[in-house]
Amino acid sequence: MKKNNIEIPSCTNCENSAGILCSLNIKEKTELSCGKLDGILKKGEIIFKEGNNAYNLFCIHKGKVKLSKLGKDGKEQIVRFAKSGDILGYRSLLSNEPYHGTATAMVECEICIISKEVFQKVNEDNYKLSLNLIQLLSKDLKSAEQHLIDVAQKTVKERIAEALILLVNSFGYLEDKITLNVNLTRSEIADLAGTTTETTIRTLSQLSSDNVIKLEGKNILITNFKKLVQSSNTYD
Amino acid sequence: MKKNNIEIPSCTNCENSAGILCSLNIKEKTELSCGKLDGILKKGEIIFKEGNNAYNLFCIHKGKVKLSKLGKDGKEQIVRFAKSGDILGYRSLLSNEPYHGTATAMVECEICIISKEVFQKVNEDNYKLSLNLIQLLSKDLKSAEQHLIDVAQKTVKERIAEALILLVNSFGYLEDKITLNVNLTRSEIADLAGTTTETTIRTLSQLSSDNVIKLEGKNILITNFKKLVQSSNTYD
DNA sequence: TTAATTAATTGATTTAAATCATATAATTTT
DNA sequence: AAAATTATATGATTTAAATCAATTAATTAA
Repeated sequence: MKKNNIEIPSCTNCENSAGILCSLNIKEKTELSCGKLDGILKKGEIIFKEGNNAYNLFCIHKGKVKLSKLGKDGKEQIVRFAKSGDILGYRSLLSNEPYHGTATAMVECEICIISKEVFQKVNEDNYKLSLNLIQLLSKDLKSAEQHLIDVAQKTVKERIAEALILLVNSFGYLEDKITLNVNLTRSEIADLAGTTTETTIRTLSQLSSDNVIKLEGKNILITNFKKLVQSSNTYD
Repeated sequence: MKKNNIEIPSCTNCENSAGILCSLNIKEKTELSCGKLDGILKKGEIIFKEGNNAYNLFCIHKGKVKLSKLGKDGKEQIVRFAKSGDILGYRSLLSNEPYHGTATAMVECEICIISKEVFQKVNEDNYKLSLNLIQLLSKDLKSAEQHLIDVAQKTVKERIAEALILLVNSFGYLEDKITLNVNLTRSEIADLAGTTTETTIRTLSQLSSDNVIKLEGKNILITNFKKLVQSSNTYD
């Protein structure tokens, strides 16, 4: 990761407010900030790789990240997304395991790097943080299980619709309240929905002719969210 | 759940040794045991149901349990198994959420029921336990993600092979070191592998003619584990 | 012990989606 | 600006697995 001379504030002054580390008090934030490194990554650069030893916690100060795992003959499966305020790598740090997946910057990202030791220390002294981490894991596990069922039981159209909903939930819209605030390639959407690029393209244009979405070059506009939810056959 | 007058010992004298609660000290185990209820369940009985409010932690003193979730039009997806010494329901308790799945006794089970309050108290006072829970969740999340990739990318044969491996890892063999120590119906194996009953039957007999397994009525004998792993196309 | 239910099996048919094959459009790189 | 690379698009074909259909075997209940 390139170490640019960017100006990311200390955790005590971080403008992100929704992240899991934001609940820490000033003393703990100061502790966490101590020795932290900042980095800037270009689109496509890798924060950590599946299987590598885990020495750091990464906190996304600004940006969008995809987490993926490699499957059969190298086919990528996107398992989750992360955005500003989210942390990455904590599972591996707390379980003393290699990173479970590969984290890739989807846009230019500003990342804070916190050492394993500092993170463990703060976590050890703060039951609230442990509980938050348990809840975060619990949430991730829940969606992984849901995703599993979806892939196992739903049609491609339903899964693509669901993938779009996940993107809305993860990254929201542009100012127009209708254009997805993230750009994935067709192939990445396929990797998320567990299908092929060609099928994704066909399915997206089908959703487009059904007036559920609108395709404008790289952008996907969600013109009828309700219909999108219906198309995904989701009931919770 | 029926409350039989069975004789499950206090946590301090529990003969299970591998469970996550076993690392607690005597004081904590006493605390945990305080007010705990014991129950015995017949095969097929439900410990808790997906969506129900979570008031208790369940510890399997003896038995085998499947955790499943409902998918499209009620189709069951088995997400995990639990056996003697394993705990169930902690995720929901710590996140204040309804149970994420349904836990069903696969054989007659002896279960200890610990109240949410007692469990939370013990957890709050014991960083080690929290950390163990984080690691447990982390492990479950890892396998859920792997399972997701498998279902998305592997063939039915590979998935069935993998399902059998999971059964071996979860429940082991009978004394003969070759017969699977658990009996699922073909339809349950299908629910685990994410396929249909018919395809499961066909695939099992295929594995049988390949001399990977042997089918003896309800029993499945793993005659060539190495070949089974190969059939599953797993590489880790 | 027979009847009824549930589970396992096997065959025939259909179908959703993958694969293969090109073509065109859009980025990047030179 | 041209060349090269990468992404998108569409059509034709194949295929793995689901579905449909019917039979047999094994449990469970009456």
